[in-house]
Amino acid sequence: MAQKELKEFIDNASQIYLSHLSLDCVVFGFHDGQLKVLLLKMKNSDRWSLPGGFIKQAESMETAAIRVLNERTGLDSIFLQQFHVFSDPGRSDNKEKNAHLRRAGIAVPAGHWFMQRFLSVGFYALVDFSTVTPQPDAFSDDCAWWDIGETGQLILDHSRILFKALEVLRLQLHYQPIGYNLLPPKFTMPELQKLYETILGRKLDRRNFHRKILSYEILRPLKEKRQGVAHKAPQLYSFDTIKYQKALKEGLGGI
Amino acid sequence: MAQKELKEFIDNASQIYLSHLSLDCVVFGFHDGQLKVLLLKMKNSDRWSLPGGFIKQAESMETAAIRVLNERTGLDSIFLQQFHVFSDPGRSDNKEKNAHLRRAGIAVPAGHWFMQRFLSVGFYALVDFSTVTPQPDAFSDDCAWWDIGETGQLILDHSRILFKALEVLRLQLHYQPIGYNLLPPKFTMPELQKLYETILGRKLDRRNFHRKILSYEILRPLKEKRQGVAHKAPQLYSFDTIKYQKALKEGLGGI
DNA sequence: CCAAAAGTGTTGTTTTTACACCCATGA
DNA sequence: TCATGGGTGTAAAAACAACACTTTTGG
Repeated sequence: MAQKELKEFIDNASQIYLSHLSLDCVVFGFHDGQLKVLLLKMKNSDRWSLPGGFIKQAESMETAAIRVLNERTGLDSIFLQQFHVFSDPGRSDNKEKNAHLRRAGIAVPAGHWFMQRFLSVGFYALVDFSTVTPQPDAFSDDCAWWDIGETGQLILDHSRILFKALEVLRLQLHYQPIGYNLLPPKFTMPELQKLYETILGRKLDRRNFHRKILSYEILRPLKEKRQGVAHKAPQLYSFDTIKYQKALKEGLGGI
Repeated sequence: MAQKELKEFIDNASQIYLSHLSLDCVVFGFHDGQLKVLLLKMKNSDRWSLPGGFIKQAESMETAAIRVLNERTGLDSIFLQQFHVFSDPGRSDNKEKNAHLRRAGIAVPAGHWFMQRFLSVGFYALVDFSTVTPQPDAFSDDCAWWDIGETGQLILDHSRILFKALEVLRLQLHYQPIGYNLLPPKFTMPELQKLYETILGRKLDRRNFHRKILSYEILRPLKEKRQGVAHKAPQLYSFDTIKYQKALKEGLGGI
């Protein structure tokens, strides 16, 4: 059985989108002390993919990325950052594409737009897990958060794209503040620390972390503490958005 | 008078190159205490441009960048690093392109490959000024080093591309060693310091810089000193390539 | 012998690291 | 009341910054 939407999309794509170019989004979230990534499961396939799409004829990459992410997952006005162009001639494997079209019962002529070689621009975003409700689009039958490292083999070179995004994220951590988009508006110091530890993949000293983060002066202590938890109630913080933005621009060390 | 080469190139381009995509190279060199950038002056134009070009149908971006830089400037086997995709819909201005074609006496039909909107992938490289002899290609009548900041207005958005490359270079300086490709094989500590000062745009303390760099253990003191200079003969160094490469991968702080 | 640039040393300050201790809370 | 996690202090070590002094060279 053919998928009406996919057929229609493929038939019209060459009129609407640039050729040879696509984009893929690596959306990171954080929950339960785990770094997550948002993935789509395509219909007629048992493999998962990064939410990706194509660029309209007169659209900037950045605009396209925001639009694509919204169309494919329902996420709204997310700040996406480009991080790498993936251009290996073998990356957009026609065998894999053909197999998928066959399962969907769609035939496309050889030399069709969809069968081109594609280069993909990778974008990444950090989002607050708790405020987001992913919705799969018409091409997918699931949209879900996966633990980093438990995604298994993604389609095409998407595993590589994910890995590269993670590498860039780790590097950024050393000279830019992180957390504003990954944590809820109010959070505790141990929660922020857990986030850092998860991204870096190693333990940090609780007390030194506390001092260090405070020295950046990007946090505002709130007048409340987290209630209903076992043990001592931890102080709640929120980010000082003004200073946070400043630190994003100028770096943390004030180098 | 038409330029045979340009006409031929434009006529055949759509058969050979991907559509909508180009690349531009920002090649940095260092000479006389000045950071330089390699520019081309197009024939029939008084404005300068970054060496740029197009991507063949089955070529990776990285391969294309090396090829383009070689074809356009004669530079050989240069390591180029992608740093940003420039995709503003207005960046590839048809007014400017048309004016140039008119001056060259070339007519291209509306809707021609060359009149497409182009996205450009920016690459940058650091090269040893002294070992390089730039040669303009058939489309250009000059290929020369310019002081950063004295380039004037470049074509299209090339000034912006150059600025962005410089921004990335400055950022890199804080966590990666630099100099191997910008200095001759043998150099003195003050020369290396001058390079850092030029890129950073500020003075550094001579003695602290000395100690700091040595602590990275990426330099090998040679048994010779620079001869024939006024005042005390400075010690010559070369990079320890093994350790340099290691530092490139792992970062300097050992973060 | 002197001016100018190169090399080395010292010292006080700041930052980082590795801890020990106290506090609050639910079970 | 006790185990557990949260908050604060402190001292040693390392890194950094600011400087003074010595050495070498060409003129």
